[in-house]
Amino acid sequence: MDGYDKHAFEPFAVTVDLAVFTIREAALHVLLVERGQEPYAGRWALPGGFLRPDESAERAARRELGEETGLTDVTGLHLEQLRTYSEPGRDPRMRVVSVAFAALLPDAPEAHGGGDAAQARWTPYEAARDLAFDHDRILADARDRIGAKLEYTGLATAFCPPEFTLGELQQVYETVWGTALDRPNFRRKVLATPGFVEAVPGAARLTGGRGKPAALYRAGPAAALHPPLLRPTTEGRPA
Amino acid sequence: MDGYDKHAFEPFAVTVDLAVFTIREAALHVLLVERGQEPYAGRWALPGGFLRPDESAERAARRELGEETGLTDVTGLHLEQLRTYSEPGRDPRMRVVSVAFAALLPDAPEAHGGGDAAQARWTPYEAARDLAFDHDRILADARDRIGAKLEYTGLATAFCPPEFTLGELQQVYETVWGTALDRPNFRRKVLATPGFVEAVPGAARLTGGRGKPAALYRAGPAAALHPPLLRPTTEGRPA
DNA sequence: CCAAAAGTGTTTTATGTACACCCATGT
DNA sequence: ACATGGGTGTACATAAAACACTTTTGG
Repeated sequence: MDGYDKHAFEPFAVTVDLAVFTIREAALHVLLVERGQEPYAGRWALPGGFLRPDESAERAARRELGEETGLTDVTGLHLEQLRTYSEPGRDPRMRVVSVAFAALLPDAPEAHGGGDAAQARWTPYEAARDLAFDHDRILADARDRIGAKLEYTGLATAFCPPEFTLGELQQVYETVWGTALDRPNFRRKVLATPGFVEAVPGAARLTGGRGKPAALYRAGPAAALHPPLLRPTTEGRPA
Repeated sequence: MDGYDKHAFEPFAVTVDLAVFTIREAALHVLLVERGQEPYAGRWALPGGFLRPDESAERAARRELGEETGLTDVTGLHLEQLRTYSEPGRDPRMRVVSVAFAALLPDAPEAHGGGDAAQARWTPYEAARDLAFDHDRILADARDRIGAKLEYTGLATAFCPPEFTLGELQQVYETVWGTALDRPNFRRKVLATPGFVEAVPGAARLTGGRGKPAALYRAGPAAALHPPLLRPTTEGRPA
């Protein structure tokens, strides 16, 4: 305890990093920016940046997203904290503690560079490799979290527009989990889970130009799904 | 973007806060410290403190726990990040960003004050009110998270000693969820979930001085439970 | 012999799975 | 007419809930 003075705290830089996901052409995509400055200039990275003195991490996350990728006031942006990365040495310049967020977007508005970012681009998740800093790990953590949260929360609706068909919702699950689901059973499970979705009376929409128009639904009020929508393959799922 | 220089970052103080839970006399208890200094001198609070320049938040959490409550090198301490609280104004002195942790302990070793803490005490969860800073909210968030994670992870074993009986494990669920569970069915579910617990061959222990000695189990390797152990009351569970 | 705690078995009910089938629309 | 996607019905298998019952210990 040797005379450590609790008021002589050390200053840290605090940043936010965002793993922003969307679904495009039935594939999970993540939003990356090309860094304009050192360190890691020219490398791809998650969007993010320094916290300003009078804003919360959540506000900083939305601001940086707008500045670096042009995605401002995105309707239906779901933003949630992932965790905070604080290992010494994760930024070569100085001591940086980063609050990481996972974000989900309905459809994929085009992104363009700005601020510290030379350019911004939607990238298929599998192609997002060798990112700057420890962003490979943050991205992998975010992806795991999303997959798991589809099971027991209504998170999947955050990938859908405000009004969506059950077919679109099912595609979200199939894309993120990488498994096919039985359509009749999926439909029943979703409708049997109170608060997951609510019907938009009388509304319908054609999906692929062909076929019967599908009824439309909105995201319901439930945060947690009871019962949950479990992944198939009860035995030995991927760690 | 008015000439904002990304290198002119503002310094923040970074702290950790810990919501440490254990089960005593079939009731959930949380570890509180009485603050020795301003602000909030004399008020009860979660243990925690400032991050040092060269340690991660996880290391700081363990260090502060030892300094403030005397709990050092606790075997079986489960420590996991809850989230980071970064709203401006949450500390009256200065801009403080706090990484909050939820921690679980098997049995309850006695705690004593130290460092900045005048005293430390295990408190029944219901009696932990009017804490310093925003610790009421952090504590409530941690409690919610623990309850939810019992369903789909093997977290409950972190409340048990290294070797435990299924009766003890069941008590954990009953205490945290506040519901009674059917013993035969609980037993079957736990044993049917691969990787949740593993039998200690030949070992047995008497539980209440009377009755048949119970077989002993260890925590298994599974992080996530499949299938999960869902709370009763399929309909309308507490938000 | 009784009380207390662990462990097993069984019946009933609910839930999940697989798949057949009908409906509405565009080409 | 037929391809395409939406929606319903149903039989079967599986799992969960409720509860009776046996086992092993201490008093």
